[in-house]
Amino acid sequence: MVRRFRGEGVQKIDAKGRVSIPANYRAVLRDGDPAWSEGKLPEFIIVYGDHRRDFLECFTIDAANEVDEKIARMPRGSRQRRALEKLFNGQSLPATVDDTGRIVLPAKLRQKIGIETEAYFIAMGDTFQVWKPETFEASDGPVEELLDAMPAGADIWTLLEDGEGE
Amino acid sequence: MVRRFRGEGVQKIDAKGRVSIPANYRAVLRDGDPAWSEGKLPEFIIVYGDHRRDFLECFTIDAANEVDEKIARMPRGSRQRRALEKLFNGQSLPATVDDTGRIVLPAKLRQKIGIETEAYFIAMGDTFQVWKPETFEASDGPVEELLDAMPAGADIWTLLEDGEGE
DNA sequence: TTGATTCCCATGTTTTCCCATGTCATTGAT
DNA sequence: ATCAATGACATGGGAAAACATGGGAATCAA
Repeated sequence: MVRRFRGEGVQKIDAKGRVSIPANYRAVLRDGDPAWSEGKLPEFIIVYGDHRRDFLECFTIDAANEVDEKIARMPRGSRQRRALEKLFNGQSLPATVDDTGRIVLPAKLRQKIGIETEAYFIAMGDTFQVWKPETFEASDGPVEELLDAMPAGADIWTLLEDGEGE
Repeated sequence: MVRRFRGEGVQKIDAKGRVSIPANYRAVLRDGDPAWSEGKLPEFIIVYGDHRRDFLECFTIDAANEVDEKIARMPRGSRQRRALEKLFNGQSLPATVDDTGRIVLPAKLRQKIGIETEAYFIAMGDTFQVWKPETFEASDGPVEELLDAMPAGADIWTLLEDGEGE
């Protein structure tokens, strides 16, 4: 059972918004789509979110269902639940991997994250993200901060033992 | 089995009250209508409610049946049950998706939610809502506040784990 | 009759589908 | 070891199908 995305890479986007999915993500997408079978095209979910997000987050169908279930367990009408429903149900789209391994990023999404000719993919466990390459480089995210804060020469794997996070 | 609506978008309303349903909702509406078959037009339920509601909530036939069953299990004559019956059975009406993917929003409903030339659609799991675009933006306050209040760089998914909400 | 509602047709655009080509790494034969 | 055949992969382009939207004729209801 393949389960997690691995790796990163840059792919070109053509005039129609088509992008090749990194080849080794494809098996994960297929396995994560309970409706998939030989001959069918695997589907998955792209969450694009509001103006605060400058990347796309992609979920296998299975992963998306898990999120839906968690949301369903939250108190109906709470702000948290509404925020997540809006994000996850509203600000998301289904997508299909075509027979050549590509997907189409609708113009709306490309504009939103400012992507034009290239897309940067990075695996994040059971999801992967799509960035405009420049944006990704510029985003000095939580990871960098954490690493910078570690004692020089420290081994990053120590994080594994520390467990829960702050 | 297609089941959940996804995505959002603005569609134009013409002088006759016709609006295109977002294309990717249509398969969900079809699948959710047990009476539908090739060549037929899918139906669904629009709940408009009383003056307090400023949007329309749309249910597939299947989803509407589930709600009806839940109501039927409530104590006959209880205030809760009567309130729900009034809303769900009284203040609602059936609608049909025509062969070009549009529905007609009767003048009465358009007036009720103040809609004129554009309709904002947003998916909410197994239902979707229709808003006057301006109204939706204005109503969005609570969610925005919540998001704004989160620590910079925080991941919205942490809400999923936090659970209960206030 | 008159305004509203339904049905049918029309059109410009966007998206999807199908086919094609070039590259690169692997395999196997010489 | 060298070179050609093989096959996966990245990428492009044209044609066909789907979509969003508008308008008129036919039908209904009062």
